Amino acid sequence: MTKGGGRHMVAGIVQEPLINKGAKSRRDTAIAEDTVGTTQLDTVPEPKYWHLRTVLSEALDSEFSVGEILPNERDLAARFGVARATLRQALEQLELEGRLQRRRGVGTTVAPPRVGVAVGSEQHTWPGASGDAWQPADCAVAVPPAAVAQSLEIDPDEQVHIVRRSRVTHGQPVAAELLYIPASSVPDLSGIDAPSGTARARGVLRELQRLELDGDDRAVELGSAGADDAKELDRLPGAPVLVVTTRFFAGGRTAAVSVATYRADTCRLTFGDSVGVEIHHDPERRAS
Amino acid sequence: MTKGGGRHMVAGIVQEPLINKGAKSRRDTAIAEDTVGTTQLDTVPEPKYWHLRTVLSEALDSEFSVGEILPNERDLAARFGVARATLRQALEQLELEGRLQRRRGVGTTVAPPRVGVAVGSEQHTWPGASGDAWQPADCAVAVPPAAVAQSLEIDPDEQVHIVRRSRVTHGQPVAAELLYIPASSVPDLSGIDAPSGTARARGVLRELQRLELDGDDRAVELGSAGADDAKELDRLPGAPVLVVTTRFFAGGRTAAVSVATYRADTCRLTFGDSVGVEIHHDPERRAS
DNA sequence: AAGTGGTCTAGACCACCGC
DNA sequence: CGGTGGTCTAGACCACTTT
Repeated sequence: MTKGGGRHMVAGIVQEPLINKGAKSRRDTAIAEDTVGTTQLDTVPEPKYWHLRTVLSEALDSEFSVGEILPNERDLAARFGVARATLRQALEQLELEGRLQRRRGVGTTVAPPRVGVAVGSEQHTWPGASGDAWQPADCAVAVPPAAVAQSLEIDPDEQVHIVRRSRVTHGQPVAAELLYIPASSVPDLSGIDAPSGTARARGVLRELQRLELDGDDRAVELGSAGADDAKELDRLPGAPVLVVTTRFFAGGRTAAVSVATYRADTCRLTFGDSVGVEIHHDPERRAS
Repeated sequence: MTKGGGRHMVAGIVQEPLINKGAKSRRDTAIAEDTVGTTQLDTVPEPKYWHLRTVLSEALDSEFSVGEILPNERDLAARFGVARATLRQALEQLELEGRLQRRRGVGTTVAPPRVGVAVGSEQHTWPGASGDAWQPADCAVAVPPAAVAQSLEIDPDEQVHIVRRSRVTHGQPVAAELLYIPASSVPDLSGIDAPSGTARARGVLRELQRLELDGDDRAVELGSAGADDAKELDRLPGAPVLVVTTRFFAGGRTAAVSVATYRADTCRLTFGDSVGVEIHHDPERRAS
């Protein structure tokens, strides 16, 4: 059981408090070999890390409260008698599910329930309209990604205005956005003197309001944060994000495209008018 | 450079075709130590796996076509001069982004672009209405998860009808759904004799249509597939899924709740009326 | 039987945080 | 400085699919 490779067939990993938060005591590495007399039917060779995930998840529900800090990974791995890599695989899952939050140099803490962030308020409005949750940060002119250019129905080499905005909820950054606006959508920028920066971003958005919005169009997909987004979202590169792509229509064409990346670990995107209470927690459920 | 732990500071991993699809040749493990004369400013200590992800991503764009099978992990790792675990970390990222598809016992293939699946057709309809994309599979009676019970505003111990449905697009399963319907929403089930199975599922849904639908409410979040969902979606447990929770309102209360899990690797959820062309590919973009 | 991706281990170094 | 999570390695066995 010491070295060797991937064996399956889990032997019930059990302990009374499941996790002894205090110092490592004598028989901490103990693993109960047989929870029942006869060895269980190994019909479902559950991977170790998956079983660990379940055990930890239950421990999280019963023995920990939000914000509490878990024992460190080396201790936890020792307690459960697995390699650190395996323990980490389980923690990774739980972080993906929004149950845990890990910060380098600090530790692993129990995450609060995901915050519901409203996306697409049903009554369609331009970005920058009064009362929207975004804060303009910057503005530049550049060639957009090919996919965006195609969506905007412009030449692949044509430059557009790119407004960068960020969204903050409860003091934490939850999303970063890039807004692509063709020059044709904001024909008169004479009133804006700032060549860049927040002031210009605001100006471009204000100019955009003058168009009559016909409607919009949204898509959500999973992505991973690039180096830039990661920094803005206070995450590491590769962190999972929900990418919301919105197309704004005016005058029979696509007048602007927004690509917003939301922290997948902390956000629950809500559509429609109602607020929506906490829903969905454990992926292990099924009707009889 | 051989053994040892996490060094950062990437030395440009380069090759002409980037990936020699054929047999491993003599100097395949070669790594160009210095792409430029002076060692690059290591301002951004990019992790190896992240750099690898980028290199592979570009190779995927330029040298591979959809459905093509990549060299196996052991070969790839050797070609790039990294441990298999590190190579796998890069592949994992690319799979998360929907660029790759890995199947045990088969190999790693280039994934087709994500399919756009319509969610919430703007004109709100009951599940099971003519023309919806779901196929009823089963029906049972059981106690729902606590979060669902709360959303339905029923007693935590109260049993509800649970209709299981699945959604198939282009011959591939893309989503699994559990529909929770309180008995009060379908008061007259006398016309349905089947105690369970597809027939009963259809009957319950038909009965649901009789209520007048006031509206609905959607939320999207990241989750991981449980063992059951994983099997239905032809994925391994823990696979990332987009969880869409929909609440259906009728008569001033929540008449039904749907929890649908979509394959996050292959799906792009679309909201609104338009179809939406391919958008968003590389997470490495930014305005100047 | 052979080959693939999936799981697991034991040990190491690194980047970051707070003291 | 010490402690934390993040990255990396080399090697092994396992489950699965195909030949």
